[in-house]
Amino acid sequence: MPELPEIETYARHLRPYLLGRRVSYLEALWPGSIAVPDAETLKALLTGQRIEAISRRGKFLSFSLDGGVLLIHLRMTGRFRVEAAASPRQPHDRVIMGLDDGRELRFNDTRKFGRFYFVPDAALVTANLGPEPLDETLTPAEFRERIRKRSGTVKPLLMNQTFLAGLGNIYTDEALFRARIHPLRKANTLTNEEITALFEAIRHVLQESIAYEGTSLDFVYTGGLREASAAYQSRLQVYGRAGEPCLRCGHILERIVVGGRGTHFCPQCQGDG
DNA sequence: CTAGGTGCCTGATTGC
DNA sequence: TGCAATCAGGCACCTA
Repeated sequence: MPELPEIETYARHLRPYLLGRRVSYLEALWPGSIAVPDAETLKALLTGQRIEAISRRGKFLSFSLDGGVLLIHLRMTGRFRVEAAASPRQPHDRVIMGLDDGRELRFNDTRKFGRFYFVPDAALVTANLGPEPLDETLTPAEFRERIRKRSGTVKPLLMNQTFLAGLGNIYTDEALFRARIHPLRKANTLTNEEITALFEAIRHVLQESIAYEGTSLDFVYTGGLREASAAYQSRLQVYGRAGEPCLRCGHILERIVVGGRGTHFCPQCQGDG
């Protein structure tokens, strides 16, 4: 599923196609993908607008336009392609954004969970998000204080976007493994050393995945320029590897359910919950 | 604050 | 073999 590294990869790969382009039309093949405002209003508002900047906040991709900000959340299965307008569309294409160079940005989303938000100010959508894990202004000391105030289970806490923005199921499991912390541990029982290791692990897995252009195997086809490689798939240590040997100690990895999410870990390396 | 449930969706997996 | 029931999961929203 798309998490922080995948969205960051999209931002980097889409900039060469979209910066400076004007939106010539919008088609909402599945109007439910448009959260704010309604699809018809969005068509009228976006048409003719110039894309001035592309950025990321948590798992939101953000397009800065003349008259507002278009924020898109991919949820489970959202993907983007940039293709010639004349090329055939694909099953599950939900929103088509026509560009003034004869191409289209195509949002494809099998499960229809992804959402578009067009607002005057990005904060109207992102105000409740926690800090960016890769932002240098988030210090290890601040992260330690934030986590020590929490009594809940550490894995759901890390996935809570108001606590920290950008982690999903994959990178949470990977970070906990790297930090050797059991996913069922209570946040306020972690030692300073464990919290420091966790903070380092979160940054490491996110930065490494960005360098490898994400994990999802088939999430971006920006036809024309080089496609994103999604090579982090081959770097996963625990996610999706239940039943296979731990790459660190050889113990068989396990899968349990934590906070309703499939959770992969090494019972040897990551001790007791 | 924390935990648990429901709904949104459809392709893959499981069960008989 | 074939089809129905179940599962997966990010997030909003609700209840306790």
